[in-house]
Amino acid sequence: MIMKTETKPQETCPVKITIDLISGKWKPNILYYLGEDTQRFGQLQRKIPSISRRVLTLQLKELERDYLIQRKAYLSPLKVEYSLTQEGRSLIPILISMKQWGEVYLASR
Amino acid sequence: MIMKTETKPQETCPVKITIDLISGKWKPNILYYLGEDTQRFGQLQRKIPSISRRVLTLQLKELERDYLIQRKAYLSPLKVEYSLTQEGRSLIPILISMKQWGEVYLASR
DNA sequence: CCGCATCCCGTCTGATACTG
DNA sequence: CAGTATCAGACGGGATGCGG
Repeated sequence: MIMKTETKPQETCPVKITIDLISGKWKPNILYYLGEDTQRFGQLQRKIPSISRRVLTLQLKELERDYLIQRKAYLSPLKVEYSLTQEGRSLIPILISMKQWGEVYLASR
Repeated sequence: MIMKTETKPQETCPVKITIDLISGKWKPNILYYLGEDTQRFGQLQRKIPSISRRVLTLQLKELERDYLIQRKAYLSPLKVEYSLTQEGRSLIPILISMKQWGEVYLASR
């Protein structure tokens, strides 16, 4: 079948790795907005109103730890900006496929 | 940016929907093997040794509930077979992209 | 052969309040 | 403005045992 290349999924299944990196509750949204443009912490907060500061912080930290986004802090004016890294950007086509698949899926139910 | 079509991610973000459907701990593996061929319960168990019967059952039920796989029970011989549905099959290209992305990601660390 | 029931535990997330 | 601290609840998943 199509999916057969040669490696079997294992403890370090690449598919699982990819999923885990983006499957935080709000990570798709965050990546989406960062895909549009660099965003400040507060901007993300306003664009995703139901997320709490605490969780937004956590998700951003994880994304940063995983090299998908970059954090830049400024002192005056006091602000922090987040943007996608190369790796993060390379993920976007996959997010788009998932978005399209999800729309079809939703439409058929 | 690329990801921009017109819909914003919301409570029912299509990306999130898609991720949720496949982000069970063993779902990628299960889908992978079902992508190769129809599999019996016991076959899946042997191919994914570290999964318990309980969890395998749960994951299969969820995948079935979500229309990604089909369950067929036979009485003699006593067995149950699982296979991908149309919807499940349509997900495979995405899984492949994620697999490839994950491999590149792993290689670069 | 296949699956359900029960118990248990770690992780993730939310609410709320406090800080450089 | 952009976090941190603490507490509490929900949930996913592991271990084990019973059952059709």
